[in-house]
Amino acid sequence: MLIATWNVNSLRVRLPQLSTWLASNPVDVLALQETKCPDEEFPHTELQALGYQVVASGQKSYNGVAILARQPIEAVACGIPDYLDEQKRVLCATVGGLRVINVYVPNGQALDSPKYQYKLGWLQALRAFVRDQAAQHPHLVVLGDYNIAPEDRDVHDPQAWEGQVLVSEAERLELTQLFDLGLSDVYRRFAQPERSYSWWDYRMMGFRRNHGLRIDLILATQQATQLCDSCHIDKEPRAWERPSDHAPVLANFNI
DNA sequence: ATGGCTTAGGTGCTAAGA
Repeated sequence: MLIATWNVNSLRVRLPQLSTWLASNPVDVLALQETKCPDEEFPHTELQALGYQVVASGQKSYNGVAILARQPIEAVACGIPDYLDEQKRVLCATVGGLRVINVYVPNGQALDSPKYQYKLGWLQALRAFVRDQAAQHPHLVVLGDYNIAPEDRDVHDPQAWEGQVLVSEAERLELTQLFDLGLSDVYRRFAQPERSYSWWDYRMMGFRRNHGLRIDLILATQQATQLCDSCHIDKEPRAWERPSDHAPVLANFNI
């Protein structure tokens, strides 16, 4: 089962690119972030025409997550239980025996911003939820836009980014604590090109100069990781006309 | 140099992203 995650930065703007990408990458499951689309305006018909079942949790202007799948989508749940959050950032479903948690982690804006404290608290709540889900579903993946570069090798210029949001110590510690639940970053289980990133700034020719960060991750439980035989970032759509600033990340699980 | 683009909302600009 080939699964992927992609922050599309507005689903309605990116529908043509998504359609083109799915035509040559007919993944079984696709987790989308930043749909920026209320549920009542979600383009169900267009995505069904591409051969996918769809579930979505969205809102106007910001955030929003969705899961597309070729097989039936079961046991759908929105948000983190017992964590009140107006922002639509989490969507769970089971597809073909694989439990999927699609996450759009808060950006945090800056270390002295209240949004950074929200990010850290949100990650703590996510961790408790993932611990619970992993206990119930040995075959679990937690994938999406983490807005955290796990290590310095995931940052084009670690010196320039040192101490900034997306790489700061406290948020990396939160990510480490997710790994400590038994999850692994499946991208790093395989040989990868040097300077691999999943996001590049729209400004200053960030993509052309490969000034990027690897912040879109596929995490898997130990049992799911054992079934994973490949993972890569598809940079191609980042070079298309009117691209998302993120590239899709794909992984195959033999389930 | 904290900018540089891109999106949404709304119609001239601001907020937000990463």
